Amino acid sequence: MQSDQVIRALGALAQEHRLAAFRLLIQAGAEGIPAGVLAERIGVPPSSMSFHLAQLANAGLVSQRRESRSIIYAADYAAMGGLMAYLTENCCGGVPCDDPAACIPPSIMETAL
Amino acid sequence: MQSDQVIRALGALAQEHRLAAFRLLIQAGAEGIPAGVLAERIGVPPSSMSFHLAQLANAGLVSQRRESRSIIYAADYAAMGGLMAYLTENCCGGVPCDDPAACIPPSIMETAL
DNA sequence: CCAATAATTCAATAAAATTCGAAATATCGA
DNA sequence: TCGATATTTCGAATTTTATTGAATTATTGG
Repeated sequence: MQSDQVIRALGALAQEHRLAAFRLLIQAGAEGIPAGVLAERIGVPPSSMSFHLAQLANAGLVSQRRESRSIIYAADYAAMGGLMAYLTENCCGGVPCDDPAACIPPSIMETAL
Repeated sequence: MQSDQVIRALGALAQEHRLAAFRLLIQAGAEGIPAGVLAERIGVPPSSMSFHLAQLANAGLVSQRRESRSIIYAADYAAMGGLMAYLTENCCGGVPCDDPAACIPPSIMETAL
């Protein structure tokens, strides 16, 4: 994952309605949720929801599939994992570490999680 | 960590120069880096760097301390951990899980990390 | 105190993101 | 094919962000 795409992903998540939508999708799993249902649950008009979903899709954070008249969105867990990996990469001075909990000072980590 | 602060943190990181600065600080550790050095390394004028550092500080992602004439910035690992925790929270349908690798479908996780 | 250094704040501008009604597109059921 | 449903695209107004030179604040050494 390159910084360019990371910035788009972070930017996509850095918005109230999109963060809400993404979290609903994370919880919904592979089944996904139709655009209209997301709009209703979040409380924004369909055209606004469509705009936000396009941002998430462009960032690669969600996938979309048509099912009859509905377009169903689902979270892309791989992209999510990639984003997290990028953010913790080099978290202890350039030395790669698989376990952020061990990399980030434990005493500080306790209060964080 | 509440969604409001999460959005500010994500927004703070969703910008080329700020992401670059934060990564330098993550690698620098507790020692930190003076504002002027960051500006020079990233290639932006001091006033621009100051603006961006203020965003990061406002989001709680960095701390600042004065040392003689310099103001030295350092990454806040706790905030970083909190952000990651929020993003993976509920990642498998509302059931809390400490290990995102086990929560996010392993087969998908492989291609991501 | 004064000149030099380090950063920030201010202000004005430029660029990007958000909002949402109205119009357009796609799909289904009868 | 027609009408209803589900979404997206378009367009235009609004709001938020980003950029930087110039002025301001803080600190040090002489």
